Amino acid sequence: MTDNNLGAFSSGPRYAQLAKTLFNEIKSGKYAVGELLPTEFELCAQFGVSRFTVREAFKQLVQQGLIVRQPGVGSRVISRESSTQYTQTMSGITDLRQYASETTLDVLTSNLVEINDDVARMLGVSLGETWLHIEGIRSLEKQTFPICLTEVYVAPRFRSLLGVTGPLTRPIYQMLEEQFDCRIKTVHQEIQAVNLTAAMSKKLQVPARTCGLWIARRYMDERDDLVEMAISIHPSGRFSYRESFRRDWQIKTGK
Amino acid sequence: MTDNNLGAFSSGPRYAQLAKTLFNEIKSGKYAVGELLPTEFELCAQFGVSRFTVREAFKQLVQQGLIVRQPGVGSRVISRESSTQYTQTMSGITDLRQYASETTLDVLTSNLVEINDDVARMLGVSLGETWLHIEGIRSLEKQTFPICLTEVYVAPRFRSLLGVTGPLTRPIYQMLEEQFDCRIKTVHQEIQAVNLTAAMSKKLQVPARTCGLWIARRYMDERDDLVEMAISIHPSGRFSYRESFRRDWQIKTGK
DNA sequence: GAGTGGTCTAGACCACGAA
DNA sequence: TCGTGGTCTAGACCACTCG
Repeated sequence: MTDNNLGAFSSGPRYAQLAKTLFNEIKSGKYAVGELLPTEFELCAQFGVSRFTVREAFKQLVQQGLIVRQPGVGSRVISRESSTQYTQTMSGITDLRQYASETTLDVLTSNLVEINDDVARMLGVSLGETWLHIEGIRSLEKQTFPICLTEVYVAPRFRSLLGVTGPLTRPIYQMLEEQFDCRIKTVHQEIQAVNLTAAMSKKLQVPARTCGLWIARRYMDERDDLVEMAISIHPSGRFSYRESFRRDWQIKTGK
Repeated sequence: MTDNNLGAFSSGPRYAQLAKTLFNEIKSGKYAVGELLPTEFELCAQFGVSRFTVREAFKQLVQQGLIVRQPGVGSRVISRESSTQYTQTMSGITDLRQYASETTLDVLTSNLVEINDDVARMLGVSLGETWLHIEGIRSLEKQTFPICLTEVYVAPRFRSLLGVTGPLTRPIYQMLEEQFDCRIKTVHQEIQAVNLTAAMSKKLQVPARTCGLWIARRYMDERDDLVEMAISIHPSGRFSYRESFRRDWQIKTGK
């Protein structure tokens, strides 16, 4: 069956045409947010294509953050608009790491703390929980200048984490994954520009009143529970954050 | 053929096991950077799996930036290490846009300029080229405070771009794609913290000596040629940059 | 012309969720 | 128990690259 409802109106692979069709239908509200799309088999029948084609189309919708898929349930619409034009991060990395493969984190303090008001709000957890709190300075191997000040909060269920003393060469989330068989699934990142305090400037060995990048990362597991939060402060000039995005689908609404 | 060389050593889907195997072989240097991996059919035979399984495994390697694939050529190793632990940006968006669907760019100046030394270095192009240069202020619809100062350079072949006057509600790269049938494939982004100059502070209506986020984006087409470069300066406090990453493969080297 | 990856079909079995 | 999406097979045709 080479003829179907898609070929007449578009060009490109059939799964892309199908993805575009579904994209437009979601956008138009034919399938409301929270609803289930037709099943794979239903779409196979509706459009006269194989399951492969339907699944490839669904993959594009998932990548755009329009739907989520659950085995045994179906494909649920979670948004009417694609969250971003570009997906597929190729590299989200500091330019420092591009040239120096290794950095080390010198742990200054590491102890259990009861979460106070400010921190509770920042972490989005209840007051009174006891988290593992780690402070340190990260630097390049063969360089005396520090790259950043780091502050890490580890969730109570993982606070017995071992080995957080001295210079660390592996990220803390990796140690968590190994020791507790927990799997980081998602990372939320926020970046701001901040003025360095006098204390920070001194520790980072930069002149007073310079500014810096404030980068907060929230590491979430499969159930979207916060596992770790890390806050880094990088002095300006000595550091810039680089990343690349690739566009890997081609839904052109116009034209 | 349910038995193959993969099942005995790992768990999970076969394509993930195969991906891990190839991942380790690339890391170990069995396939050097620049070399071609075995073809899909060869791997089908070697591991006793179908082409589907091999292709799914290859997809994971592509996502990690380890290989590139070319029809008619093969799968070439481009790196021995995965460029980042996480791919699949879910959203790379400012928190402002999350709540306000639209921002507008008020164009202040728009004219052709001959590239001088500094700019040439920044753009990575030769001196003397004539680019379209646009300056503007971006702000939210129902808010008087500007979000950022923006400076855009458009490549000579697109400098006849129309409609860059007055308030713009669509991104410039989108206008380029429409008017010139050019397709943006990749975006490289760099973020720094900077001190705002007095002029900037005034235009952004913030106190002097505050700091800001400096965000530069390079838009590249399919041939990796620079199409547009945009530089934005966002005042601190009024703006933070947020994004999320999802991990969608599970190559655990240890264990 | 031979071989590559990209697309596509028509089947199949499985684990899991919901009724 | 039944239907879902996840995995997998064994074919097929195509456009493209390269010798």
